[in-house]
Amino acid sequence: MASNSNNPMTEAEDRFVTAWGQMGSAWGISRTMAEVHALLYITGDALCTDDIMARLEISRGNASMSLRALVDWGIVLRTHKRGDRKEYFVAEQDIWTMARAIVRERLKREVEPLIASLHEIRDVSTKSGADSEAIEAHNARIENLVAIFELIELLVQRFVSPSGEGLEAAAMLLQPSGQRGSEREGDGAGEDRP
Amino acid sequence: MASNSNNPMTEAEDRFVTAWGQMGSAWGISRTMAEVHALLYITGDALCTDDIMARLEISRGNASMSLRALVDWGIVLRTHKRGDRKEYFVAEQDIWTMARAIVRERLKREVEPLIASLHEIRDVSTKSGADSEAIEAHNARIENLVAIFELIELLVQRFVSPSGEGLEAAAMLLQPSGQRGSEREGDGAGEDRP
DNA sequence: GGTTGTTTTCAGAAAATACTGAAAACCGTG
DNA sequence: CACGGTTTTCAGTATTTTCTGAAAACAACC
Repeated sequence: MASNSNNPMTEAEDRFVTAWGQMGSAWGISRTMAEVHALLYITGDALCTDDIMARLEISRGNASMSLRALVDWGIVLRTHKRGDRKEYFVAEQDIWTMARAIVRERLKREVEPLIASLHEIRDVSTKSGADSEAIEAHNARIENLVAIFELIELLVQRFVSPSGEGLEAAAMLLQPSGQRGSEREGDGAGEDRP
Repeated sequence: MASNSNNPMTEAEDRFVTAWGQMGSAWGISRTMAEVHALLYITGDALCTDDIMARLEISRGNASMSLRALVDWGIVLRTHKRGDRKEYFVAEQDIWTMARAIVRERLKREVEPLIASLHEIRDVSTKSGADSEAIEAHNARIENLVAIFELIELLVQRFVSPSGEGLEAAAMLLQPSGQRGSEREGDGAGEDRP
């Protein structure tokens, strides 16, 4: 991060960028990609590649690739400003939309392939015909995994993916009593700057 | 993986080890650690360090560290065999217990620190006193994140962590109609063979 | 306390990942 | 279709992460 201005605003942003970057890398997302997202989200502005390069002190190539990935993930959008040839990028500002996109994407990229593998494995060990006690046990374990991951897939699809509502409702529903204070998460972040 | 025996059982195991290892690394867990876990889970046996080294073709140091980490995560247990000085390791076989341990641990390691950071950031930007429109918007975004992550924390704690039941029930509850075929996930993995 | 079998640690090596920068591709314009 | 501004690509390099192996620490035993 470039800025060392003692502006508390900027400091808060930098801190957030760092924290989000760390979280990202703990979950198998490249630190920089997470940082770019953090920057776009926390500023809420439409930034161009050069803005991002400057603020994060990264190369053009890196910025370009990270942005493309974020766009693929569906949590950052391309925009333009009239009379300006450059491309600008904005982060999806609604938190729930963002959460949905992330979860949906990870499901698709990592869970679904796993389920596919489990199916194949099941076939391999089932087809073998033999059935000692050990093989039975093995098959049972695979079945269990298939079951749990298919369940996860189903839940995610129902609550995160399709129509739109879902997670919020579920969350509310599952969380009966008080306990939360000041927020207003319904509409999510809002602020659609022009 | 060492074994290239054309034994279909072994092949299925190897495939599972590979698939689980990949999934692990996609989620920020070292591939080897996930593979060790996969091996212990899928065989269901109590294996000693040398077994694991041999089967996975890894060094003693690596095996030792991975095992320790798995034990820390609470998804692998140390055992002993009478008259044998070596330590043996078994994977938790109940899938729900395992899932709970994993989620609980990740919450603790990655979500809680993030929430802490968000709180600090909130303080930084709130304390600054100023309140232009931009700052308001910034604060609102941080609030939203705090809200969503605290909600996640709460849900996870309620459904995954403490007493024991929870996820299963929730899962069932949230999944009203038919649609799933052959499995029997109710009791969870079960199979405590003697 | 010495011996032996076993596990842990950790500095350095190897492998995997991410990043850079410059060249190539793109693209609207004149 | 040549030109300036802009984005993408990718070979090479740098950084980070993971792994190894041998030495040190343990621990049961005699």
